[in-house]
Amino acid sequence: MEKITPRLPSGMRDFLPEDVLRRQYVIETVARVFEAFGYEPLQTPVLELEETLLGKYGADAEKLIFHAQHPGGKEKLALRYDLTVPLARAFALQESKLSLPFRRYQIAPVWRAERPQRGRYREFYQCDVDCVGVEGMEADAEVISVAVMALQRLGFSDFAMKINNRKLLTGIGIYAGLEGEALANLYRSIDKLDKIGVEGVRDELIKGGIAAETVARIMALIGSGATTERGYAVAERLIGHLRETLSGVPLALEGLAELEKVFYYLAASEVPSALVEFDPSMVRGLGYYTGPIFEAVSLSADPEERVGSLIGGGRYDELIGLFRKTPLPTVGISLGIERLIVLMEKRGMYPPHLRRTVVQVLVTVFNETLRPAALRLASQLRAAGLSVEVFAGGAKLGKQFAYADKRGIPLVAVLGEDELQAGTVKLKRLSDQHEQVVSGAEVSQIAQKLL
RNA sequence: GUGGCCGUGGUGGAGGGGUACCACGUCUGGUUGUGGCCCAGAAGGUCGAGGGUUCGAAGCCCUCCGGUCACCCCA
Repeated sequence: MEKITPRLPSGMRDFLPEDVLRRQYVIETVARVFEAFGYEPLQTPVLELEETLLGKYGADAEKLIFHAQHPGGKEKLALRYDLTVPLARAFALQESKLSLPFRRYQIAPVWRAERPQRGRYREFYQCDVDCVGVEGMEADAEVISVAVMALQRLGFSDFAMKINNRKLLTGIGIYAGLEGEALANLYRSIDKLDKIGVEGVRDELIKGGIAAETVARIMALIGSGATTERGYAVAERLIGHLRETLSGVPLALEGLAELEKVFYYLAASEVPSALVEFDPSMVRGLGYYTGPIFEAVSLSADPEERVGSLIGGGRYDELIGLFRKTPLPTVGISLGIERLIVLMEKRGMYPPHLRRTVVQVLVTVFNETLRPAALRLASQLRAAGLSVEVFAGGAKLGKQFAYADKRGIPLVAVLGEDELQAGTVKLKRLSDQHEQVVSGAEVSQIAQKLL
């Protein structure tokens, strides 16, 4: 066989043991928060039928779906693009076994054929929490609270949870006399506000063929959101202001009333005022959102910490209706775990007790004659619940210590002729060179204590 | 999909036409009952791939591949 140079598919990664341990820490931390709010774990296949995925995300997003055909395959298959559409499909299919409201979380990889960038991959994990079957805004506020708490538990405090409403955006379009394609273009331009500024958006809208006067009216509404002022008081003021201006547009008023409730519940849930922001210019690309939409961004000024949005979500009351007779109100939110990990790596946000290896004790092998004794000691330690490695191969003690050090194994057990004679084991903690001789009977207990 | 920048031992970098270099890592020894530090030595490269220019190319030119950043979009 000809040799091939090992390569990864573009935008995909191997995770080495050390990486996996850190990722597991992040995943377990957020999963614990999800469960604290009563969300249940759900798993679905990585492949879905094409018909399940197509037509849900919008034309731009659909181009990024990976198709997964095999030669002669009868079913048209594709890799899941997110966890939301699979939830809708799974819920509709399994609802006889479920009860409403159905709160579920899912932490699993999804695939998008995008151009990779920092914090952006073609295979990446999403952490979704969704609440099926609750019409009221308490559900929207709940998923936001869950996401905010998850970020806080990981140690983040410098982010803004931006909140807006699709109904309000559409209402602004109606107010400006736009619909269809023109409306979609309006959203796209508005979404760039924080990037290209008020003037940039104004120019782009005018270039897009919208009358200068109409553009001015739109900018008067959303331009006020260009400021990054956060907090409940600001949101309340802004809602009041928009309510007056848009008094003739029922859809916009409906959206504003929903937002008012969301902020009301969020405040009661003690989500800090400094973290929430009503941003009428925040849009989000996915096609299925129908009501409130959310997006959290890092407030870091460091350009190396610009990793896009950390959290995204919203209400999608029509999506499940595509898979059953009648629609079911649903709202959900997704944590960008990959981006959180990029920031945590950079800032060293992992707790000090996180180890680089699962191995807790290395049992050294003095020589081949003493290997059976080493194996017996390892079994004894394992029976006490420890993760134990017995040194493989023959090497001088010094090499075995160097190996433990390099691997990050915290504890080394030495069992030589002297110890065997005396019925003892010598334990050494590498971090501080603490060494003690213990009897065979108490070795497991002392080892636990030394970790 | 479009554009900018970059591909040199395992990793990170220097070298911009004349014998491929440095640091870290790896291995051996100093030190056959103890890791990190120090010292001595060793292994490891068709300079991303192919073509061209040249007496001579890692270097210059072209094409392709890969990475990265920006746009687009997004977790």
